[in-house]
Amino acid sequence: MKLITRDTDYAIRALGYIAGRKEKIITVSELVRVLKMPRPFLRKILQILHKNGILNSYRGLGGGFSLKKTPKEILIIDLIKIFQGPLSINECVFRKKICPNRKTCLLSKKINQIEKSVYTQFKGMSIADLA
Amino acid sequence: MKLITRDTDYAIRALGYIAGRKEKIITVSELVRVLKMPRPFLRKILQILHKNGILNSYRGLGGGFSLKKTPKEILIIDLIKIFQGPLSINECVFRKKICPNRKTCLLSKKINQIEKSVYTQFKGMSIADLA
DNA sequence: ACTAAATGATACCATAATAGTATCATTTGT
DNA sequence: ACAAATGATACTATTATGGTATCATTTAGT
Repeated sequence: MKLITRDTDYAIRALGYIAGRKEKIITVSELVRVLKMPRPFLRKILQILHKNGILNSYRGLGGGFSLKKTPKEILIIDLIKIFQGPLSINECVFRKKICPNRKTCLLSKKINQIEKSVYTQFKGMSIADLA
Repeated sequence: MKLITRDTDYAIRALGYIAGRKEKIITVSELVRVLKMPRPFLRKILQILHKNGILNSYRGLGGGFSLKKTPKEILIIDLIKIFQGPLSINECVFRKKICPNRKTCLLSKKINQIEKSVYTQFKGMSIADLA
């Protein structure tokens, strides 16, 4: 069971690096050189971050990416949502038609609490916590 | 992101049902009838629970499965471990050779805390909580 | 205008995990 | 002997993960 997948992890580290650089615009080449990530995969990740309003992008020579928000505003939970979808245990536990008995719902209530606690904790973490 | 997979979920519900029945030995047929799970899949799950010391099994006519431990002793965290392996975030965050900078390790420390809290909470839940 | 350096868009691919199915062997009560 | 049960094991289909590959477009500098 893992809470964070590779793409989320790469995103966190790339954003952390960009946040720590004085220069505003960082190229994929620099990120690949420093962070040793596979270039096409990282490019895809950065494009997704751009589409989701986390990064600005600048095309052409001298282009690259810059943060669109302050590091403090970029929450880990948002990155998890972008790359891994919303938090959710197992829908089967919740769908009442399939699982109608009260006893199991008691369980689902508890699991729900755990989910919320994970959510809250990830919400309290941002890219700024890396600096 | 999901914390519990289908097999773990089925296991929890099957064990919950067995725990709630007066009769000690329950057949797969009864579980399939009541819980509406795919028979061969459930059979595989119960066999795994047997191999892992959660269930007794009785072969032949009149056979079936019974709990080997009290409901209180069967922890959700153990079932998660059996079907989903040990809890672990993303090894990449932890492998220091690949990710050597201190900043990211600060993040991993925080994520580690979240992992532990999930672990602790699941540890506090057992099959008895369904009864 | 040309070129090199950058991202945008999109399609493709390989591997592993998930969620099962299928079959035959073995045991056991009647 | 037979039917009802699990044991063992191999197979399969679908989805998620972790990428690769290609071509189009933009832009700075010459």
